[in-house]
Amino acid sequence: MVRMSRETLLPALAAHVMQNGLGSLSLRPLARSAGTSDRMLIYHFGSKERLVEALLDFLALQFTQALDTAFPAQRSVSRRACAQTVFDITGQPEFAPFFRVWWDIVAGCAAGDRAYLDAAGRIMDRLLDWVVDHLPESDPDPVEGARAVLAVIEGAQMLRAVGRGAIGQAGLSALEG
Amino acid sequence: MVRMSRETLLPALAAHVMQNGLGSLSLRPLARSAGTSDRMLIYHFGSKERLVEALLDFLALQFTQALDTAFPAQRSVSRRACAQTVFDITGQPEFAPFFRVWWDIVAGCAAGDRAYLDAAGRIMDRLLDWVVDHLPESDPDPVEGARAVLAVIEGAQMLRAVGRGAIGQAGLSALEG
DNA sequence: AGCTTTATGTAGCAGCCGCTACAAGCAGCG
DNA sequence: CGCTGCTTGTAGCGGCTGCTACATAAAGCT
Repeated sequence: MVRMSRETLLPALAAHVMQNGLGSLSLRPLARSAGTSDRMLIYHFGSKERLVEALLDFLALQFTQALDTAFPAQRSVSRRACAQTVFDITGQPEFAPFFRVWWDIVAGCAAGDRAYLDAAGRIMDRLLDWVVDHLPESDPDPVEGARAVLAVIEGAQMLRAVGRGAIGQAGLSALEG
Repeated sequence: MVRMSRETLLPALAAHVMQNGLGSLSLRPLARSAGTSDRMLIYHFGSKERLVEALLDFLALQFTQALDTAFPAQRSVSRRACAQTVFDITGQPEFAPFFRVWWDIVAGCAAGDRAYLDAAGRIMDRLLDWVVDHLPESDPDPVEGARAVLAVIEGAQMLRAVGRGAIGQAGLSALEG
């Protein structure tokens, strides 16, 4: 039997969460899909709550890394083009697992969970930075522009999640600049 | 003992869901807060799944009614003003319970639940109609304008849910017209 | 080698879950 | 009255939940 630690476990745990969501997470199926037992998850993480905290940290990190690898490195030609690029790429099927857990995180935030709020806020801040860096250099106010772009991207993604992607697309097309 | 039916039960059930969310809904606490037993909930609704379906229907209806009572009846002076009005009003504390269940619904959509997708889509369509009716009469394209307004509103609301309302506000301010 | 610390398996606890079998009450109706 | 059908209470089933007590194996360390 291979010795395991939080670090070696986390990728497998995160993969399971991306497929099955956070909302209905339970230790035994999670452990099984990572090749361990619930007993060992509690041993390594102390409690389910702290396991989820570690998971949120890991997922936030993984997301920020995915951003820089899956997305084109160069700047967009306009705010609208930037938003459209993010929207199109995150619409591809391989991003569905991430959004599945993302909306669980948002729901956790709305329920008042502090750990979820921290993780979600960090992810949004990181995404905001990414947008700032991908706006045209000619943008008159990249910080404010990135906020506008991020808001409409997120709205479009939520609408897509509930089967109304066309509405979100219209929002993107209405972005000025 | 008062005779109860789905119809007399639903308001109490919906109230409980607005306070406690849909994600962790379980029959016994739900029944207790409605003055019944899990036994009777299953009796009236057949199964938890069908109970949730009825609940989603009821909540969607209740939401559309709340829209017309809580919001000013007259048209806004601009797209931006319309979005800002909705954002401000829905930011008041009494709307928190609705958003709590709303983000649970979105999470259910992302998980692929058909009933959640239907309910969420209906709510968004109704909200879209509402925005169309509250845009200025001078709007050159109310349908497309309403889509743009709705997308940025929803993005702003999500960002507010995760503690980044300032980003969403910037998105609203960037709305043209 | 012996001893300590770390990692793991087995078994189980108390509690909750959706749901159901059974029986009783109760209303209306002949 | 007696019968019938709708509504409700009680009790419980099997299964799942997070978590733990206990024993054991494995890996250092001296």
